[in-house]
Amino acid sequence: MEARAPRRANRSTVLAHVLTHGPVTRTAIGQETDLSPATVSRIVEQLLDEGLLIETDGAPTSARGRPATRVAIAAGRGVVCGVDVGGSNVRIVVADLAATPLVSRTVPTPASYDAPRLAQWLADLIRQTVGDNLDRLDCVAVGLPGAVREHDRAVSNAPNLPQVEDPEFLRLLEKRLATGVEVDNDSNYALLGELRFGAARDAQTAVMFTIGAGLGAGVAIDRRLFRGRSGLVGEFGHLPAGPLGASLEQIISGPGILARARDLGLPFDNPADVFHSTDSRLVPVKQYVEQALLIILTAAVVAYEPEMIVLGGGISHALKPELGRLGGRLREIVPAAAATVHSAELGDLSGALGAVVAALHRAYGRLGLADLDLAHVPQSDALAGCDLSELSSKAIA
Amino acid sequence: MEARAPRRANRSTVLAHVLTHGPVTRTAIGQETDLSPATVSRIVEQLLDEGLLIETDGAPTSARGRPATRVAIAAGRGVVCGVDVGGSNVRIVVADLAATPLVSRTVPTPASYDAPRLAQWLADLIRQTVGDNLDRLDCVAVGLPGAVREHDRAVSNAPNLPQVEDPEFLRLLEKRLATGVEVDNDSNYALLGELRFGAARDAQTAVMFTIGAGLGAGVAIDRRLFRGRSGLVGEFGHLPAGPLGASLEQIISGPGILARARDLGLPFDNPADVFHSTDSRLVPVKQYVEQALLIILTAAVVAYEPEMIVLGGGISHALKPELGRLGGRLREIVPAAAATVHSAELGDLSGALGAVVAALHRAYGRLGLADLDLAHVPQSDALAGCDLSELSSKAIA
DNA sequence: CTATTTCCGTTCAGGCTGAAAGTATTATCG
DNA sequence: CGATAATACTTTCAGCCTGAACGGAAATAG
Repeated sequence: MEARAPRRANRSTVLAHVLTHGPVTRTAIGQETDLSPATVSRIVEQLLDEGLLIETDGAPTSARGRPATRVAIAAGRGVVCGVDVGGSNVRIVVADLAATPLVSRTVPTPASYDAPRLAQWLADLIRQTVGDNLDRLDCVAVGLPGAVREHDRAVSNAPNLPQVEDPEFLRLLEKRLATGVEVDNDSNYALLGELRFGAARDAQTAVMFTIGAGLGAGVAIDRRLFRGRSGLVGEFGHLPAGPLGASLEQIISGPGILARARDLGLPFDNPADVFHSTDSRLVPVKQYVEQALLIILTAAVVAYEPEMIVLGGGISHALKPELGRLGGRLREIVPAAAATVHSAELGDLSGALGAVVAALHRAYGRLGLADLDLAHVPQSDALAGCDLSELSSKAIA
Repeated sequence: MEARAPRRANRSTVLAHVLTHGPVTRTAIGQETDLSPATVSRIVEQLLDEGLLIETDGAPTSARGRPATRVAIAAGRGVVCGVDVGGSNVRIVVADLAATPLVSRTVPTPASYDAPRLAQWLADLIRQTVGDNLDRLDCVAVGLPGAVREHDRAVSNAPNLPQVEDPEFLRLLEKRLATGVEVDNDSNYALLGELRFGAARDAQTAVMFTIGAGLGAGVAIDRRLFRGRSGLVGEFGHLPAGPLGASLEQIISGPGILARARDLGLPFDNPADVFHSTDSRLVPVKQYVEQALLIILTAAVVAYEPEMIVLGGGISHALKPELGRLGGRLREIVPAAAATVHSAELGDLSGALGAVVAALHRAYGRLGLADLDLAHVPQSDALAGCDLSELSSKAIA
């Protein structure tokens, strides 16, 4: 350990505290981080000099005495962009360094494009959405509907948008954006979004399943994404636990549900309709799906003992009425570790907002924040003033 | 961060390096830890003064120049004791601070004793086994055949030795031993043993299943035990993936296998015999067990993406011939994340040796080692000179 | 207007580190 | 056998960093 290490560590602590607690006085920082006022003052002064923090003078003068001046992150100093590339829609959220959303946008995915064209299209869309802020763009994070391997970012297992498996896609995207691009599985980002701003904001350990065209999963242990080497972690849809060793994903995902209904002579277009229908012939289908889901939820509980399991994706809405019962059956099987089963609070935006979080983490890292201090930033109420539905709807181009 | 923090951190680094690399010169420590020679010298001097390290003068004089003096942990300064309490046998290993086994002993478990009597019996057995070293006893770690909750060490789910669920058991044990006692699930300790000294010594992330009277599991992520809150983690035997929602543990554990063979009119006493038998009528039983095991292995791969899955426990010997084929089927299901499936190298002693590791960690922690530095200590070849089978057999009282 | 309270900057002693210079101990060479 | 080179460690020293204590600034209370 070199001599400058303590300074770096304390700097990271102070910065993290400002990022998680919003505008805050120097004194408060000192008290809540166990740093001496002198140290806090020195570090804050340095951060102010660097332009990373700004003094916000709107301090509510509480008691008598010299009024405290609060400092906050210089939010406008940079912007980040979170992108959720799905099989049917691309969602983009641009936010400032305080995680406040500036622009949001939803566009249908041009699924027919080949890899280079898709990359170019996406890059242009991002540049256009970022608009005037382009010169302040710190980082872009893109969630893809496939597994992303850690060491080389190779994408695999993306049946719904196979183009993105082509390494050219990422290469071209980065080249055309001229910015570092963070990439991860869309379910991981969705979990990251829910973990900071949504249903899992109070959970230390949480699991998210996105049930749609496929079955995606994300896992967070101690508020940190657990990725594994190949990005497979949590994808219990691969379990050969169905009849004849069939995988659970075949049972539980959209196409599987539709196929099973069709077998009964009931053709549906939308898997959610299967659940909304009251046709009694569908009861075994629903039970079948529910049993598969129960195995998956049990696997998640046994694997990680999460406090919270979040369900997202198109089909999760249809499952909402069943959640209470599912939770009950889960508690019967594993009474020792009760996990709350909840649907995604951020709805369709969890992926894009999670990507924003990932991009912010990268940006914060460059500002000197240690990885260990990232677990709770940005502050969980950064979205408090935003109307999510408005953010989601106004944005459709 | 206070002013003395760097010193503590560097001290921990140096101590950890000596513990993982054995006798080593000051210069080597400096090079391999990126500390300056001056700092290493100062810290080593302090550790020598404290008696934690000793100079071992048997330095192999390699080149010309002043010969290096190597330092090593003062192994005889204390001893630790690892205990594996199983349903049928209690195994005890006493080791010094360098993890060299001193005494080992195996005794049948007096399963009929009630909690207080068992505690007293075990305490006396430990004291007797430690013998003359009692005054130097630093820590005792006891592995129990049940789930151990983190925050209050409550034991549950111990059908094979229900007495240990009684809080009195631990209380009396600690009282009579007059030492801090570490407690954990026996499978967790077995994994810890294999992780340091056995099949998983090179793995960062590993899972261990002990297949015997029940199905136990341990999980290590980044060479660190992952316990979860209630000690349930990894127990995929709870998955309701069997027919009619039966749990997999019922299928795969000893009693389940025997029951199934009996259904066919083939009464066995020992589940392992079922696998060794060539009776063709048993083929479906074997297939059934194998399918259940495959689901469990898949769950482990999907949950943690381990490099290594270790199988231990009484029945795992019988499964050895199947391991190759199981590994192959596993790779078919999850080709992206290949995990090696291997049987326990430490055999029946993995639990007790893992308990030794846990006890050492506690002891090392008291010597000033930071948790983060514990991931690779003690050195993995501490057992290199020991004949395991001798250790195991000579010890039966 | 003065006393008090609170916030914040400054000064200072002390711990700690790494670079560099110094000392110790051996092998090799003439 | 002495000089020299090589290697290992120790000592010295400048500098970074922290926390404690002090002092100035800005507001309220009376």
